[in-house]
Amino acid sequence: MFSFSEENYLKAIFHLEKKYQAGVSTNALAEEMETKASSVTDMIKKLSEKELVVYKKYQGVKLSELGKKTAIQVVRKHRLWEYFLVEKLDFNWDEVHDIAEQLEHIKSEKLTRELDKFLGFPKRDPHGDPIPDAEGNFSVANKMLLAELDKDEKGICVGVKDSSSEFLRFLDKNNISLGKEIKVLEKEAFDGSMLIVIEERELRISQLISNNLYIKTQ
Amino acid sequence: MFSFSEENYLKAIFHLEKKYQAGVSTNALAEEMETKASSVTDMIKKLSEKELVVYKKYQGVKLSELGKKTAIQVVRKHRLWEYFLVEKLDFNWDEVHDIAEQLEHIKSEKLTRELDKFLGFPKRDPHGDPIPDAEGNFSVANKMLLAELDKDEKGICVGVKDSSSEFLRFLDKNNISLGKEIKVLEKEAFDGSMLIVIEERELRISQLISNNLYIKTQ
DNA sequence: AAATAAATTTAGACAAGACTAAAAATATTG
DNA sequence: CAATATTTTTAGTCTTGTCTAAATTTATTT
Repeated sequence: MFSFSEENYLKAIFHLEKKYQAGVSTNALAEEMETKASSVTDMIKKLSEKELVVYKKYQGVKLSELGKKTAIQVVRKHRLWEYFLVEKLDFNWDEVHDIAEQLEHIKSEKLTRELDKFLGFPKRDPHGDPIPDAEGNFSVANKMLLAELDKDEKGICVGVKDSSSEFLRFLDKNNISLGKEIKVLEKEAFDGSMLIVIEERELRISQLISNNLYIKTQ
Repeated sequence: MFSFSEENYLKAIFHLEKKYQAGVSTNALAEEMETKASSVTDMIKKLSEKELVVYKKYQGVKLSELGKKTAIQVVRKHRLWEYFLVEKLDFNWDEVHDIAEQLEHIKSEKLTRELDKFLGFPKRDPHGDPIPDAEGNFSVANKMLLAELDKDEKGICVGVKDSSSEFLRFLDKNNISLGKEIKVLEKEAFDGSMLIVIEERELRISQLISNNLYIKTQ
């Protein structure tokens, strides 16, 4: 169907879209793919002709429905193989990425389905990332700490780690509650504090706060 | 290390060497690879520069020690994956070839070793073909019926299927016994009879005979 | 708003692996 | 053993995915 290279670009765009909702820039994609911007432009044109992405010159790129579907299938295979390597072949979770990068391109729907069944339909890979089902649905959220988000990423508040009344009162005072969307505007490397936006209001929070707030992405 | 295409050529030469001990011809390789003779010449030159094969213009090609070692590792991976697909993922033995053609190129020694261990170090794949160990040794012979050999292939007589005294007397009379090398000179499509050579003597045998003689190859 | 800087695209080139058509070498046959 | 047939190689082209260098567009400053 699609080449290894095309699949890798789609996967990279899929991951970068979390950070760049307005469209993934050529340079961001070049950095992610460890290649040159000119190569990215060439490839984007091919993907655009195949209607896998929506692209306007100088405006960045977004996945089409077909592109997203394809990217999710690659992610699904990657994570299933990682699970297989760790659970069945005794690999450590930090050894499996490069091998899964190869295995994710094996073309056989039946193989993916049967592997999924053999593994017992796991919901998360060894790194805790969610594994989409055969239809491409993520049945579990990509739950993580707010502190793990990078600049320009966003998520929905789904829980707290520290449930002390002091912490909850702090959240209440600052109008942070479950279900609200939080976007990271800035992240201070020095002290781990971040500038976030919640309900159109900007707010600076310390790392202690962001380390105790669960958010889900995707 | 080597590209998919290079590995596929090495594997094809490895299989054809059983039939063409004097050197695999460009045309034979072109047919096996389902490509054109000119493409084969191009690739052979590349393999020759990398010292994977020994090649003299117009003289056919043979694997070098390195080429053979590499080819056997590809065969090993192919057969281990076939075993995995049938034994663990409930594939039928006739569905696995195309998928194994992809999986055999995954690069990771550790993966191959761990897969072998996970499968219990199988000695034969679902088609009965022997699986070499990590050092490239075939611990079991490629036992098959003489009738399954093609023109110009050879093997060593290792057993009989029909052990009636009539059959054994026939073998005795024609000086066919365990340990002797048999080479197929001709195969008659019409009645399945074949012209073989054993100890420098030529002999025509019916399909009934060749169907009851086990030989091992490799 | 003009000038500079940064990001992006274009143009032209290259390597891998394949192809077609033509030339050269080897085999076969009368 | 010369003539024909077959096999193999060469020469030139194509596609994919990459690159560098130059040109163009967009963004940022003064």
